Amino acid sequence: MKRDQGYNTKQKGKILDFLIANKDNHMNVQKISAFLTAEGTPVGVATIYRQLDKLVENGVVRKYTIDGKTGACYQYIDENQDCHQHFHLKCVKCDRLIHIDCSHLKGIEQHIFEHHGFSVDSSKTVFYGVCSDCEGDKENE
Amino acid sequence: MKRDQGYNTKQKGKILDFLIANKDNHMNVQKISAFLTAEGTPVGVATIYRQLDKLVENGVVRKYTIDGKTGACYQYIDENQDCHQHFHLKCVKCDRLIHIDCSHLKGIEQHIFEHHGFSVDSSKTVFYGVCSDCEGDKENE
DNA sequence: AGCGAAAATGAAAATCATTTTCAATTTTTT
DNA sequence: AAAAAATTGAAAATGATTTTCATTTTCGCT
Repeated sequence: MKRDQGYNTKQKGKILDFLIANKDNHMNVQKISAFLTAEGTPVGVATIYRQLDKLVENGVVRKYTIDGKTGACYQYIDENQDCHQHFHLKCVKCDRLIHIDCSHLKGIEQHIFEHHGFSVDSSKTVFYGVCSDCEGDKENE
Repeated sequence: MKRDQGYNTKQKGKILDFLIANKDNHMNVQKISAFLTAEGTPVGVATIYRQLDKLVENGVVRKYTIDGKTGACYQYIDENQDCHQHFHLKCVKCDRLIHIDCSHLKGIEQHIFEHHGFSVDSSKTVFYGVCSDCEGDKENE
């Protein structure tokens, strides 16, 4: 007997290829459909939806909706994407720049991308506030 | 001359009253419609959508979608409960400043304070990146 | 109170995204 | 090659939201 992992079809391959090629952008059914049609290998939308559902179920692709906007987006999950994104904290009192590399903050970036449709560039982003050394320091206020 | 702030109508009042009365729950158009109909003061769905849009635009109500589920939800923004910490996203392509008020992001300050000993001032902090409208847009690069 | 412009309303049609139906086709196993 | 299982696509169905448009309401002004 065999596990029903699904059959391999050209359509399935094309859809995944497209998502991989565009793993840095929001992709939706309409973009996939338009691309495949332009390629000369059109795939019915019903099939695209069905295959995307499977890819999501198998953990190959992430599905999400951008706040306010209509229509779901899909993104290939790149396992070995080097998340060397780190954030900066700038103390407004001592002007020190602190670098932090934290998994929790990476999740924030992901969240903002998935729910607000915004790709944060962590290298340009700075959190302003007061560092622990200056905390409670009345002199520099 | 006059400001076009919009007119006050019974429908607008009823919709907001309902949202305020249910500020702790997810409300959607269908629930609002059902309630108003049951009340004996039915309001057309088109009107409900239009008024909700305005309430959202005026910052009185928050619109959101629950992951996966279809149909938008609306919630009255209770100033007294909401620590009104909201973050800013600045698109480096179109220069648009986007305000986001998101429960998920409220944990950021807390996390950075607890794990990195830094008190973030969200009013001074801006996330830089690319908004969904500009993403994939080659022209402004 | 009454006029007129601006705005709002509601019912129905239109639009989108997504799902379902179902007969035909493709893939995999035997 | 044949049978079994899964996939496909076109079209219809569904659901949420938006638009259209003729009618009504609101508001500022006399």
